Amino acid sequence: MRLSSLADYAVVLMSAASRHCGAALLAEGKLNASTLALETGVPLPTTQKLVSRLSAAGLIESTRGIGGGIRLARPPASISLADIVEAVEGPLAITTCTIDGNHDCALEDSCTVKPHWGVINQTIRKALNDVSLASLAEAPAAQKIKSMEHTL
Amino acid sequence: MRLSSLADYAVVLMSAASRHCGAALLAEGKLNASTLALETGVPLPTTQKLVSRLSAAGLIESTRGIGGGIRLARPPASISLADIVEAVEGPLAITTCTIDGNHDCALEDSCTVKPHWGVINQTIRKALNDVSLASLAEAPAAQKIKSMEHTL
DNA sequence: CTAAATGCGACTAAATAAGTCTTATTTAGA
DNA sequence: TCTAAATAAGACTTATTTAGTCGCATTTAG
Repeated sequence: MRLSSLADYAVVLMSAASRHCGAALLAEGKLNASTLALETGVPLPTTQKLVSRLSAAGLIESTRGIGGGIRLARPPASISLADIVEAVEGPLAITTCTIDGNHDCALEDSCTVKPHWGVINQTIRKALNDVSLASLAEAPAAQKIKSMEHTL
Repeated sequence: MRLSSLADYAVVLMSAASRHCGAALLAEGKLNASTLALETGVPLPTTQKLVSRLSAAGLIESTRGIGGGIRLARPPASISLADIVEAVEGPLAITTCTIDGNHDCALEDSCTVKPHWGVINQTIRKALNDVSLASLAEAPAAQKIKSMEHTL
C-alpha cells in the first residue's frame, strides 16, 4: 500500500523541474539530470533513470548533445500526481485483478470482493488526479501541515 | 501503489470467515485455517501465516487444542478493509514520510510535496474505511461490475 | 497421563526494486 | 569536416522485500 520510493523521487524531481519552468523554458540555468539531482538530493544515477522513464511517458522532453537538457512537456497545471505515479509504476490499480485483461484470479466472477476494489481504485485515482504540479510548487499552507498531524 | 498479495489474500480470507459467522459463531462446521484455505484457494501455509497476523491484530480470535478453531473478534459490520490491510501491511500511509515519528527525509520541513500526501492518505484511508466486511459478503451489485469496466 | 489436533513462529527461496555502470547519440568548436 | 565533450538512454548487478515451506510449542478430549 506504499508508494515505491522511485515514484516518490519522481514527484520530487518533477516538482523541482516545474520551478525551473517559468516563462522561458530553458531560461534560468540549464536544467538537466545533474542539476535536478543536486537540488533535490536524489542520487544522480537514480535521477537519470527516472528522467528516462518520465521522458518515455511523455511528461518531459529531452534534448541531448552538448547543450542539451530536459524540460516539462506540458504546463505544470496539466500534469497531475496520477500522471507521474503511473509513468513510473505502471497502471494505477490497487489490485492486479482490476487491471484490464488480467484473468489470473481463480475466483474471477464469483468474487464478491472485486467490485469494491474498483470503487476504491476510482477514489484513489481521483485523489491523485486532483493534485497538479502547479499546486505542488506553491508554498505549503501552514494550515494543511498543522491539520496533517491528526490524520494518521 | 499496489496492495501486497498477502493483504489481498487477507481480505478474501476475512470475507470467507464472515460468511461462516452467522448467529451462532462456531455453528456451521468448525472454522479453521484448513477450512479457509480450502474454500478460498489460498495456499494453506500462507493462510496459517495470515491467521496469525490477523489474530495478533485482534481481528480474529483463535482457540487451540483438539476442538479449536478461529472466529471473528467483532461483528462483520464493524470490521473495515482499512483494519484488515493495516493488520497485514502496517501503518496505512502512501509515503513513509507521513508516518508519525519518521524523520529520514532530508528535505523535511522545506518539502512542498509532503502536505499533499497527508490529504491523499486521508482520502485513501476513508475509502478503505467505508467498506465493511458485511458489505463485502453481500452479493455484488451487477450494476457495480458493469460500471467498473470503464473506470480503468 | 497420553495422543491427536491446532495455532504459532522461525527459516528458506523467489521476485521485485533500487542503485551503478557502460554505451550510444548529439552538437559546439577547431 | 573532424574531434571531443556533454548528455540521455539502456543493460547489468546488488540488495531488500515478500511469498512460501517447514518444524515446534500448546492445548484439550479421551
